[in-house]
Amino acid sequence: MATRPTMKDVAAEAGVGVMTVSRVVNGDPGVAPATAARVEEAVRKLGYHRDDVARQLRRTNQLSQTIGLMVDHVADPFMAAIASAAEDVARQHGSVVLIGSSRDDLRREREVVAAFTARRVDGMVLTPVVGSHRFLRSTIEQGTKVVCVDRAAPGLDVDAVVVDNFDAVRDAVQRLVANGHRRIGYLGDRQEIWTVGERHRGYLAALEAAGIDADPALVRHGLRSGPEAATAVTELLSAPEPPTALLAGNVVVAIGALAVLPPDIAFIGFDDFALAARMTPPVTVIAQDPVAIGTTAAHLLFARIHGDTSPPRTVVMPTTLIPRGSGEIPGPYAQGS
Amino acid sequence: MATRPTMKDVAAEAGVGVMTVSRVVNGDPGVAPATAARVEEAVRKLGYHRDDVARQLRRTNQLSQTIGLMVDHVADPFMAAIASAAEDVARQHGSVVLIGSSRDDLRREREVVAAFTARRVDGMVLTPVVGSHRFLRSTIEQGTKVVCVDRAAPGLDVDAVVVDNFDAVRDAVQRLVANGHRRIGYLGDRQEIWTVGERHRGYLAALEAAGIDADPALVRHGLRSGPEAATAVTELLSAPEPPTALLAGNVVVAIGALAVLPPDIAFIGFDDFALAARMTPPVTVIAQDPVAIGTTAAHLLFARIHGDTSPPRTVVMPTTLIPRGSGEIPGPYAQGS
DNA sequence: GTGAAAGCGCTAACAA
DNA sequence: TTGTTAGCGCTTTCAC
Repeated sequence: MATRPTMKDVAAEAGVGVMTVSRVVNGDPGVAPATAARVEEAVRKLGYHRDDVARQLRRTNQLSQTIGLMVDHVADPFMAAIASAAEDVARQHGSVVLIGSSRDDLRREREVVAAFTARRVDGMVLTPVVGSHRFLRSTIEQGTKVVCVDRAAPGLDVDAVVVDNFDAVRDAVQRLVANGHRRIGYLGDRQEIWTVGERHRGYLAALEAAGIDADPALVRHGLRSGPEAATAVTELLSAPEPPTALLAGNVVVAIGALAVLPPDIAFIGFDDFALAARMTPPVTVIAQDPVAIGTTAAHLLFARIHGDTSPPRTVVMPTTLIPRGSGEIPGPYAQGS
Repeated sequence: MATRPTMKDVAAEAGVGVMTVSRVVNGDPGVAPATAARVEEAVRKLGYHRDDVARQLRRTNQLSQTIGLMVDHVADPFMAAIASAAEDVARQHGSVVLIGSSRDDLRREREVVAAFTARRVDGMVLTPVVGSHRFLRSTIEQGTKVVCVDRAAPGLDVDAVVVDNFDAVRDAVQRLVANGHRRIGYLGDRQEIWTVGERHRGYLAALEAAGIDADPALVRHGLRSGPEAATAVTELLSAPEPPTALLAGNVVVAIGALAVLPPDIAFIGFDDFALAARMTPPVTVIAQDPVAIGTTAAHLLFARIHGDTSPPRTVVMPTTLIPRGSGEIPGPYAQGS
């Protein structure tokens, strides 16, 4: 196996000094065309590729042109869309993206962040898990920029891009109430996750506004997978006083629930998904725009990297309720006709 | 903004030499506990984080503990699952993952690969786009390991993980024929993509085996999005002699097609998707296992990185036809009953 | 227009 | 057990 050629090798091959090679490789001006051609020929012949690792070491106050992206789970379609959008923006800035998943585990998050920091990323986009983020303090103080996405990180004074989880769920539940439902079930992921807590609060607020007593028997927290959600739905519906409507707090839970949901139960899910419109009945959802969210977060990050020192701000992106049918199934207290 | 402390700063703070700091930071043996404690205290106080960029430069024959993953499009659920699996394996090997999307553009692929190479990744997992991959030659010769996933790269003698696209589609089409269909439509992405070509060949082989003349009017290539697929379906079905069955070559095309497909047309899609079983009728698919594919590719890559020099091999992962109903709708030539 | 010397932050090799 | 020296591949600086 051939060894990796260095600038020295190229310089020797072309019969010039390393500085000339450096200039040619970086497209710097001030090299005679004939010399440049000789260098380029040597580069091709030896298969030389510049070592950005060494380069970054010397250019000490320069950027590494690398950002980190830590999400909950890359395979989650919502997170994958954010990742894709962030990568597109990074590309526009000539940067590459290091990716990592926390799987909602703080220890794992710390490891991923440490790996990013050790590689001297210019900044990172994080979906923070529940817990303390003090370990990020020194990294941020030393100049690494951080933007949170999807979830805020309490106690971390950085930019964040989130949606109006509370309002969106409150409005959706109010819609179910207006359609004649009073026994409305809630299916959610681990309540400690910031978005999940916000959505649950929205659910409770809507019930309270409607003068409905919240029944703990209608609420299921901590659903981590489709099958768990399906089981929860089956249990809720076989109770003595079953719900007539359900709200699913995220897309994993929604898809799991839909696998076993009878068509006469009203249903609204958080997050849109492919073919929601082709289900029977078509599924009403609260849609976020993950591409816009990821793009916004990445733009904020690069603004910071390029010197924006304004106070941190939280951008709240809108959600849209898409009525398709399942959320409009009337309940036992429906008015009229 | 505080400047980033170096080992020298820590050494000064702790009143020791830099080598002692290096030993403590890396957990090397041979440091007196009391000294180590002083160093650790200084590390904490200064918020020191080891610079892996400088580290990698010196440890020249060592690994960068970084791999690259270049897929078609991270937002594609199939690719996202592969990425997630690869990240899990990388994590087990103490490595992080650089991600990039080619968007099926060879120029973009080259840029991504160049960015990976410049950062001295130990290896990369690629979903090669159509075109020549000679530009990878020198990188591979210099020791960067490459594994192809999902698609083979003709002319590149490296490991690959693929599925039996040809057989899977041939068998699926034979199934449609057995169910009484003779006018079977094919909906595919750009035919130059290796998987797409294989699947189309499988389609043609099944027709030929059944003695059915392939009708070009029933074939649509180059479908790049759901809406394009939907339009193609509408056009095919409004032709004078419309197909009675359709085969969709990938999940994007399948989902687009299903948005407009009448329930009496038989349908088989390539790739499984959430809620396929809840459609009306439930959707028959040829399922791949992206997690197994991504895991296998990553394992192959790390085996190479850790010194495996056996001849390159292509691993063919199985697919499974999941009959759910849409593929079992009888055609006009159905036997019996 | 070109090159030689120094040094980025770290670790290998050796010395004490 | 600890420290010193050299050098990884590159760029900065300055001299020619």
